[in-house]
Amino acid sequence: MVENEQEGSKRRFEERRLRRIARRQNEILAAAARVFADKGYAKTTTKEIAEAADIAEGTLYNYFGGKRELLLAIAHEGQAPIEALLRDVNKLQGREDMIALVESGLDVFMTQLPFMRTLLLEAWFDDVILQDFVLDRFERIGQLVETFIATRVEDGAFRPVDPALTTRMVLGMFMGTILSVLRGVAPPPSAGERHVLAEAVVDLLLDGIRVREGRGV
Amino acid sequence: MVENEQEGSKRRFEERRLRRIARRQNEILAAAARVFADKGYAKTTTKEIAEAADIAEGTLYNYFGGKRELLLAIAHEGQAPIEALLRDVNKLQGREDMIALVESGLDVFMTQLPFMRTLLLEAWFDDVILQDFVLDRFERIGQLVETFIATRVEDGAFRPVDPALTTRMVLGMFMGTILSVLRGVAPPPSAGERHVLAEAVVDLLLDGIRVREGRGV
Amino acid sequence: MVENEQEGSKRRFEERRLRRIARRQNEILAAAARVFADKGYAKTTTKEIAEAADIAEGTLYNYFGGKRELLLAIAHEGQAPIEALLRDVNKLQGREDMIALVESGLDVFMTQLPFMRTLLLEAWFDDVILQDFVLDRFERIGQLVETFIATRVEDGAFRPVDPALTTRMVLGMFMGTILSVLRGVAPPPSAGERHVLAEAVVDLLLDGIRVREGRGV
Amino acid sequence: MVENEQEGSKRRFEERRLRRIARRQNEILAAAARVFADKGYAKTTTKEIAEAADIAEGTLYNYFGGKRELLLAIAHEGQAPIEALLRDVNKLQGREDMIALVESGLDVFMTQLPFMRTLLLEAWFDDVILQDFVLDRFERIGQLVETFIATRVEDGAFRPVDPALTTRMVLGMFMGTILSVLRGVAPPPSAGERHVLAEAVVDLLLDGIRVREGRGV
DNA sequence: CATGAATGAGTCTTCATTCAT
DNA sequence: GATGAATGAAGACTCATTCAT
Repeated sequence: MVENEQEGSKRRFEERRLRRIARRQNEILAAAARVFADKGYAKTTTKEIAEAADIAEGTLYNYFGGKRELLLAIAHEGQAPIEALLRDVNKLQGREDMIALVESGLDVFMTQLPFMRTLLLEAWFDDVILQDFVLDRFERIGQLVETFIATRVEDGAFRPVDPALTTRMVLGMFMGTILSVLRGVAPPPSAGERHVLAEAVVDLLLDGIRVREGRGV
Repeated sequence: MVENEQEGSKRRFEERRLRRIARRQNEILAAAARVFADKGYAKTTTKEIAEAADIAEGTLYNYFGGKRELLLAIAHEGQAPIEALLRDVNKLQGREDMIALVESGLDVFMTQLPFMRTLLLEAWFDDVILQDFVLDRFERIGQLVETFIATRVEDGAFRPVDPALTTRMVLGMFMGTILSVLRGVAPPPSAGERHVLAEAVVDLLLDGIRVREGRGV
Repeated sequence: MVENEQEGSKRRFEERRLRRIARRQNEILAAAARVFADKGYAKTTTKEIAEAADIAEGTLYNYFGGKRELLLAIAHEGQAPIEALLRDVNKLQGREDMIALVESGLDVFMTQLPFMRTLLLEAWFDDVILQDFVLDRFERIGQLVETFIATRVEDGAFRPVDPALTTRMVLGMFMGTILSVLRGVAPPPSAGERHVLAEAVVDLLLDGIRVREGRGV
Repeated sequence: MVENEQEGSKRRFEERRLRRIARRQNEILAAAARVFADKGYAKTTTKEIAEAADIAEGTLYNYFGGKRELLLAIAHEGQAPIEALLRDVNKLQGREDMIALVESGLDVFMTQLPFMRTLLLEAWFDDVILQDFVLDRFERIGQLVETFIATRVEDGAFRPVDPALTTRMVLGMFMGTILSVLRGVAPPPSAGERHVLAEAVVDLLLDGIRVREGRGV
């Protein structure tokens, strides 16, 4: 009994300890993501990260192997929501599905802003991050969009556009809607605004902006 | 007379000197832009710049005040072609004009690749560069596009889209077409390819990708 | 009575506590000596010592004041066997005594290998350790050997060598036989091998290696 | 002509520059050897080395890749005189040759004291240095001595000792004569004293200290 | 003017020691 | 007493900038 009780106490203690460690790791990660997003990896010092996380510089190294490992952990962290996104893309069929997908994409970016900023930014310099964390995931999104477009082109539902190029332009449109937010010069859009943005992207993609005779509108 | 001749000689000497200085400055600037574009400002050392420009490290400081001043000079340099571009945008009327504008934009980016990479990249971090060298110019382009769209919307030629948002998406589409080139993972498009890209952007903007046979959707 | 019994119980408890502390101290000391002997004092971390002793890092500080105090304690520990050795040197008379002494010396080094390695090694850097723990003891051995030699020289049993210098050479010969073991590039000699080594040292000391057949040279 | 003169001037300048660099490197190396010899590699800071060489810390890195490279350069430097020594050992025949060899060895150690201290000391910890800089060289000396002894044993000139073990003891004797100098607790012996030491080593090796009947003396 | 060696402030990282639990 | 997370001083090394030649 006493043994069991001691064991149980030990286990509870251990669990609490692990939770504390995980919590602290996440705090540090979030702080680092904020600073990286602000100044870029190279210009960020470990001192600044420590200050942002309100810990001593040395404490960083109890939780992460170093500055670069921190970056990789952030890149890793930024992937989970993208993965979640990918699971929904299969059922891409009509305009509503497309809007929903774009809206989900915007949600991901907005809720994970510093992580996404850091991820995309450092992918610009760092080939490892570009390959392992960005291309691997974003290309899967691109692939889905591309397949979707190609299929509809064959159906005759879409004009005979180049699917790969069009995909790049769609992703560009998407980025265009949130670039200033990512850059930090505009406030994040509300949920309602995100829906409007998503509709604008999809409608521009589907119909362009020109009024054509046959339709009148 | 003798005085004059001496004066003339002195002046010619001085002119040659100034030309030599200007030439050398441009060499250094081009070298610096290449290296910055490759590795980013923060990760680039003055040693690397000096090597790329084939001069001694100390010589840099005879032509520029320091590393940051080099960056600002590059940002400044990247503006001239954009200015040239802006002078043509007035006559933006139909599809052909738009294609020509996009194509000119692509030309600028391709011929000034390192400068543009550096400019856009550091604008991402540096508020001074963002404001003075990017927003000031790009927003003028954006403004022109926006005005153009707003006018056509009033004409009834375009659907009643949000001009500002649409402009951001158009710029995004534009960036989407050349992002992988800017990132250095794709080769620059040839002149012919640039024309195709420009057509694709404009057509997507005007008509979207959906086939409409008189019956609307 | 009850008081006494309580007192006795308290005393027994206290004794057990002290024994436990002493035991733990020795465990830690042995662990530290192993690590110091391996990597040297400066390159050894308290974390490594704690791991070698299978305790937490903080626990070290319940038993020792710090890393340096650990080193001094090891140096102190390494002295007891040398002291024991010294008690036997009085009766140094003939070849057999000398062999026994050398053999005892080898035994001490082999059984206390990590302590000896650490002691000698750090004495090389640390003047305090050199003076208090090495010179004080080794010089007493040296003194005994020196006196022995000087006496025999006076007797006419030994050639008129310089006793001090010869002593240093004898100690050098001794070290020469076990240097590679101390360095860790050779396995420790067995008891039998130690006897052979001791004989070799003493015979070399007494007779050299040259064969002399009555005719000198 | 002018070309030639300019060329010549350039070459002379270049030569002077190279000499200046070489001189500075040697100064730094000597300073580093002094500090390493004093405190050991691990306890020495680059700041201390810089101070000992009377330069700024950063200047070190203009001449050497880092702290460890400094150590390796010292180890390398310590080899040339040993190599020189090895060239003389071939002609090892009688007592005089042996004395000369030992004396040369002492000379090497004394003139290169800090280098030798550092070399031997760090070989104690560092397997690379032990192998590449100490064993490689010292073992060649040992080999020569061992072969010499083995040959003489076969001749019947020496007693049937174990050549390898005896060699280790001889090297130990040699070290014993200079250990306190290496350790820095005794002043270096004069040339005359070195000769006496060498004689003592060789005589002890050859004849030991015991007076034997057959000889008288 | 060109050069490149010298500089030292600043960076990342380690580790002995402390202390709350 | 035991633990191990937190600390921050100190170390190796980098690099923008200066300046004597």
